[in-house]
Amino acid sequence: MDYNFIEIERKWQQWWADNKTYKAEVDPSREKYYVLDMFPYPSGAGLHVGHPLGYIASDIFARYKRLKGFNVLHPMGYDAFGLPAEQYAIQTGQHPEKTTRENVARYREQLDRIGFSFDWDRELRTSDPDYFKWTQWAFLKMFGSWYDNALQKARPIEELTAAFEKGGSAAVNAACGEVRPFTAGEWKAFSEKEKADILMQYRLAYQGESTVNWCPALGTVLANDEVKDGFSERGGHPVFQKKMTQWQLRVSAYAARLLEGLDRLDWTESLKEMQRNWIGRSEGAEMVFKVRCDGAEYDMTIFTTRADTVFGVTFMVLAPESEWVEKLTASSQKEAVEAYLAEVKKKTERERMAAKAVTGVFSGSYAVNPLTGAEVPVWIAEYVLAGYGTGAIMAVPAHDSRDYAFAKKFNLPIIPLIEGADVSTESFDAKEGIMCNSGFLNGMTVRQAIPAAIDYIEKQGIGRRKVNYRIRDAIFSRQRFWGEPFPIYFKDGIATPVPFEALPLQLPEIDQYKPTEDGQPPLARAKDWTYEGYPLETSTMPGFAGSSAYYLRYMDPHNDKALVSPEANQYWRSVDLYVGGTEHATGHLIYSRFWNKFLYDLGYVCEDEPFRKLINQGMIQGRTSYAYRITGTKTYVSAGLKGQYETSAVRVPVSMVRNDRMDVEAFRKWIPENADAEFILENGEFVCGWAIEKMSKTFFNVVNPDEICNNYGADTLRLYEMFLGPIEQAKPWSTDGIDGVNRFLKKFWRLFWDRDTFLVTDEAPTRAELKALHKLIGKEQEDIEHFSYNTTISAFMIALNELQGCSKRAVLEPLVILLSPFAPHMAEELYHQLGHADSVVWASFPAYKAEYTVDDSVKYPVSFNGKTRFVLEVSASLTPSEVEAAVRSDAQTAKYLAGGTVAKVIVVPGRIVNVVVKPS
RNA sequence: GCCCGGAUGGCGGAAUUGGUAGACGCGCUGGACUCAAAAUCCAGUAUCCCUUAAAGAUGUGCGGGUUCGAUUCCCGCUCUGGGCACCA
Repeated sequence: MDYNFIEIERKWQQWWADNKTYKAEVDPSREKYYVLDMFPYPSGAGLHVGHPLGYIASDIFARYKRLKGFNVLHPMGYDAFGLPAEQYAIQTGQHPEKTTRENVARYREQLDRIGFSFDWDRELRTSDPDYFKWTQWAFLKMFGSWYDNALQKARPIEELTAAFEKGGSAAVNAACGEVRPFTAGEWKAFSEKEKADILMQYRLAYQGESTVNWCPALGTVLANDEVKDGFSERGGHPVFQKKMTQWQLRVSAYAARLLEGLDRLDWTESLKEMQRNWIGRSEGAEMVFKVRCDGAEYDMTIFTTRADTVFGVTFMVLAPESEWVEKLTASSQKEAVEAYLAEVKKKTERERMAAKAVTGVFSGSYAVNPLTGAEVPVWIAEYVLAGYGTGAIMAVPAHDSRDYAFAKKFNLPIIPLIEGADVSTESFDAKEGIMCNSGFLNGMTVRQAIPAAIDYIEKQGIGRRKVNYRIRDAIFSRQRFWGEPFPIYFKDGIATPVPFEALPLQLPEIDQYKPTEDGQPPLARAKDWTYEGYPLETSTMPGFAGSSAYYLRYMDPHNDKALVSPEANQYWRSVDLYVGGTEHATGHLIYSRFWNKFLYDLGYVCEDEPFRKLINQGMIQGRTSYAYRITGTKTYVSAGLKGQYETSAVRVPVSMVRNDRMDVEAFRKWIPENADAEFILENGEFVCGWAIEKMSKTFFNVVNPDEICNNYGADTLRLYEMFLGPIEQAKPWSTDGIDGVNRFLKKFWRLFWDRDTFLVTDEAPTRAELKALHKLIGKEQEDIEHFSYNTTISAFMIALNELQGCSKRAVLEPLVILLSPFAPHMAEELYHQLGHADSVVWASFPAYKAEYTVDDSVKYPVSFNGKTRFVLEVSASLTPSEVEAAVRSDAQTAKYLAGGTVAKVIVVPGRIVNVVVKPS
């Protein structure tokens, strides 16, 4: 019988589906293990060879854990709401639901071919009403909650109103927006609308005005993590800053917990570091400066991490968007300020970042330094951000490079505060040195001066310690069609939740998917987008809404009473292993943690962190081929000759290129424009240049996994992708070497079959054969736990060489089980041929037993400090006492022990033994 | 600018965390089988000196250091990948 992978793979994929082999159920008698992949967005391009990398890695782990006796939950689904389907809908008029359904079908087909052990009964799609009902539910829960800073947890909004009735705004310490203090009596006297406006400032999901990233090309706002270098992540369109009223999630309330929780997670340091930077904790102080403008006086609060430098403040700066700008613009400067603000508004986010030019305008008002009493001017400048701290700063040009640049440009004084610091050409930013020119701080080091200054300020009642976080609240509305509708309607201008019983609130029918002519979101086109006669919210939720709690829904996907039942949640708890890319570090992985912590606060889930261990798979890049066109002509020149011409590079589909040689005829036929192209060849061939780029449809460098499945089989694809190198590493796709793993599988097969002869016997294995087997068992166990799959496969190849011609059942049966996580189809086939009727999934991972022989010799005898040290090579794990016995019984090694005692034995399992002998 | 990570043969990558560097695979060279090819199997394959071998020397980006012993630890560089970027 030959190894016919096409037949074998089809047969077992069908069998697994028919028997629901991978179905998982709550079973308190068994220990659970939850392995999750980041679910894909089903794009029109289908899967490419990069997608399965992480899926294969997690599948191997899931299968391994099953062999180890765990009850494994390993689900899959689709992140089905999103921009591409909507853009396609705008162009073609096709409903995004239809596009999505077709793409999902194709993804499923491709996934099925690779032999994943997903429990498809738990499949979910974020665009499915039965699913997004719970996204809407969670939103309403956030809308109905506030964050208690004292208890550090979310609480129902009813408890807040109760507190207001008793003690007014002073009764709570809450995470909130700008609120004017009020008494209990005032609260009771407020109108419904006034109360609603105040509560809105406290809700965890709230509607508020803020400066947002507005992308005119997409016609929507974007979250910070969806903007890269001033352009939208999807589509690369320019982004502007704009003040708008939007739904937001008060993620900032959880900043401290999001930061602190990282310490308990088994994630890579680099990923945790990214989140730490994103959360951006900084310790400092808030300080009040008196400011005067046109005779009026105000108290203005600023934030600084360098309270020690107050004596060097020579001016103050406001962000252009700051609320203080209006109050502090003196009538004399009104025109200049307005002109400046208009200038700033016109710039895109990109221009604002790129232009390193220092800009600003004097407001005409002055502030008083609370420590020196000196009057300093107040300026308005772009380099101060409205969203951080209080949107206003004290400027110390001597010790802050940005303030320094500003002072130089506008000729403002610079007062050095650190002994010996030369500030004639640049500022001295380092937090070191001895203070001077600083009154009571003189003589202290900077490290001493910072707390001393804050202590003093607190005592004087002009400021207080304060921890600031960089993380902003997440903008939660999108002016789009293809997303979850908000279950909110406006009753007399008051945002009111649609009752839970009315959920899911489904998307309405509309005739076109683009925004209305007057700039309203697409939902405004719907005929009757109302609830009980009142208008419904017309924006929809962003992409991350649906992916924030999907891992919880997998635990109990068909429950129509709750997101997840307490029983299912208590059992599956949280994700034990999560596999996905780093690109979600500051998006999905922050939002999910926030969402989960919120549900935890309200008692809906039992773990406060969703993903215990996380592995980042590296991207598989594509190798893009380039042809060089002579500028202004239709003549293309072979890569070796392009230096002789002025050329521009054109991407060529990989399918037309082999070994960097392009099929010229295929290129001519590819697009009509190329039909009359001319080519300058070298040695009769057209050679392409190449570059390693992201694998993408637009780069024509996509390699489809189906191709590999057809030519080599899914098992080879799985083995090969894992053999390429460490999972975390990014690597360009190439099929060099795929023959090697394919050969390995064929060899494996030949242990069982010689043409039509089944070779397996019941003969007892030799000691050497057992040794080879157990070496592999030990290695595989250890490597899989460390996600080092490439070395496991190497170990397999070594074992196979050592076991050549060994067709003994006692060896082959464990071998098949060991192979099953990697090459499940072949393993299943061979396992059944060995006489088993059930799936290899239900087998147990073979027990490891150290098999060793004392056939080893001394490697490095060295004398030093009167001691002898030597190293032995052994074949397997030995205990220190076994080593000593072995050493004594060996004629060669025994002589090193003569006249001494063994002081220390260091054993490295499997190979090296380090023995230290002390003379007695 | 700041914060992480990486650098090992012709290539992808090992080295069990201080113990024979280059496992395993690819590629290449030679051989067996074959009319031939494919497939399969066997041997060789870091560099230098050398006809070859033995033997030797060199060798993990560069320069120092610690150690009996360093790809591994420490100090100083170079290059490179990634993240953040006016965060006061």
